[in-house]
Amino acid sequence: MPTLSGKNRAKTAELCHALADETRLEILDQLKEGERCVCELTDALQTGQSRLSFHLKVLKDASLILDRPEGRWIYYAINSEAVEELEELVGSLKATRRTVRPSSRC
Amino acid sequence: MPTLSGKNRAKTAELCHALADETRLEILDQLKEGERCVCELTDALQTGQSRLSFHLKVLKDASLILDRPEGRWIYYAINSEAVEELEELVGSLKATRRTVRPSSRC
DNA sequence: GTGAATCATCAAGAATAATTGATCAGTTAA
DNA sequence: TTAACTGATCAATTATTCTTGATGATTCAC
Repeated sequence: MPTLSGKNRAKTAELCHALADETRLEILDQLKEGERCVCELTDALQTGQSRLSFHLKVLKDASLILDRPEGRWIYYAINSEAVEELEELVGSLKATRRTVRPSSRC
Repeated sequence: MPTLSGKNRAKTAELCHALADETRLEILDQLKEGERCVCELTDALQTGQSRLSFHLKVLKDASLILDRPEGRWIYYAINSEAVEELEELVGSLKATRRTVRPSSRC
């Protein structure tokens, strides 16, 4: 059971921050169907290109998506490994003991 | 396989936002050991009371923690149900198909 | 009651993040 | 080579979040 300290904590915070935005979640929802280039996403989400680019960067910096340049396009895809990593980190937050009284008192 | 649309999207964003902060992750890490009152957390995290209270409120609003007033203390504890819910929501982001080409072109 | 302790809330300021429009770089078609 | 297209990046503005110190409400010991 990994404790959420140090590096894991920073990693979890970064991954969660990337998911803490509805636009980015919508992007990921699109990418669930398969990879997409930016202009496809612009169409799908009905939003401006630079705004989309900003959010893609946040997701990419968190390693939640991967990019694959092809000619004039750049295809983005979900990085399932990162999603699984976050799934585990979140899972590690579940309480280990239920009704233990704390050791130190106020 | 729940799609991350509408209400789920807002819920996921809220839960993730609550976890997108190292202080709040540290709080949860403490609560993993069992419930704690605010002054115990203040000691453990070595930080100001109002700052802690702020972060506890964020976690509580996201329903990630539960509070149990007892006399002059308020004990906080992890809400494992909410953690599990988020775990599932995050899991639902994993790509369903791997190498499908998108239907629409630019 | 009075006073101390616990914790929430408020207001003001500081720090981060998001949006917008513009510009820039690379690629391809004519 | 020029022009159009895709997408990143920048600067400026706006919006949101976080921190801090002060104040308030409630509980308990005296």
